[in-house]
Amino acid sequence: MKNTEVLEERITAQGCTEHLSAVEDAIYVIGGKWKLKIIIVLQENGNIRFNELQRNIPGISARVLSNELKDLELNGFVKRVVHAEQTPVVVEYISTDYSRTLQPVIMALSNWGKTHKRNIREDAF
Amino acid sequence: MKNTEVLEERITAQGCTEHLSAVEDAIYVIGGKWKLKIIIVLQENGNIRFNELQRNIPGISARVLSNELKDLELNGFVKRVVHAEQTPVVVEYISTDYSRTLQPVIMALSNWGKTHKRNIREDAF
DNA sequence: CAGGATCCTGAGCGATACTG
DNA sequence: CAGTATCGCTCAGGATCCTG
Repeated sequence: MKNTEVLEERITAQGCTEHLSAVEDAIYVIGGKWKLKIIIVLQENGNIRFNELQRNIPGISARVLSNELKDLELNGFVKRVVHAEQTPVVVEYISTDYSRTLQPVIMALSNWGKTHKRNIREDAF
Repeated sequence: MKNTEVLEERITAQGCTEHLSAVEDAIYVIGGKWKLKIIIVLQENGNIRFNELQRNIPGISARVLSNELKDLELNGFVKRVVHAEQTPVVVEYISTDYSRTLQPVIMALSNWGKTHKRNIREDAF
């Protein structure tokens, strides 16, 4: 118990830092206001087109949606499918298998968000 | 908003909106660059003082830490304890029971972040 | 329809200095 | 030690218009 401060820090930070950096990495990729929402909508609807996607995510602008989709595609969460045989060209977005690895995260957040809202309404702490 | 929009949203978004808004609520409270990190450090160390807390969260400034702590306290995640009997005054922060309800979220994020980093290193998609 | 191009604002954040 | 006060910036995100 009477170890030096240096040792204490190293010990407590060790278990911590791991968690800390892992969560940091996760937030870096799926953080932000829209990423997870887009992924959710993409997962619940199979194929979905740009404008319908936008309609399903209240408040997002075309510009932002476009940028986020590029980002998500780069990171392997979304697949962009172009049907060139039609005119005007039809573009569809689908979620990848990899995006499905996020399901535990989404569920945890969703559950927590739900009970949190309930708590807020009851207590007004 | 137009009537058509409202109706469309209600139909397509039905299953989705629930998840969507719950996740949105969660992100609203614990989103941002620092909140979860602070909560993690607070949970791993029992009582912790301001400067030590800052040292445990690489990169955070005093100003930001101070603001975030106020916010977290308002939302019931952190308890601020002042030991007035000493001079200079000692202030300690501890995580609340309520902050422990976030553990599933933290674990999910941490796990995902860990495997994601591994994937990144292997594939370079 | 599926975005791109521009312009713009503001929240969030960082750095530094200062105080009881 | 435990913050506050200022200042200033970056950049995610908003608004609007445009196009193949």
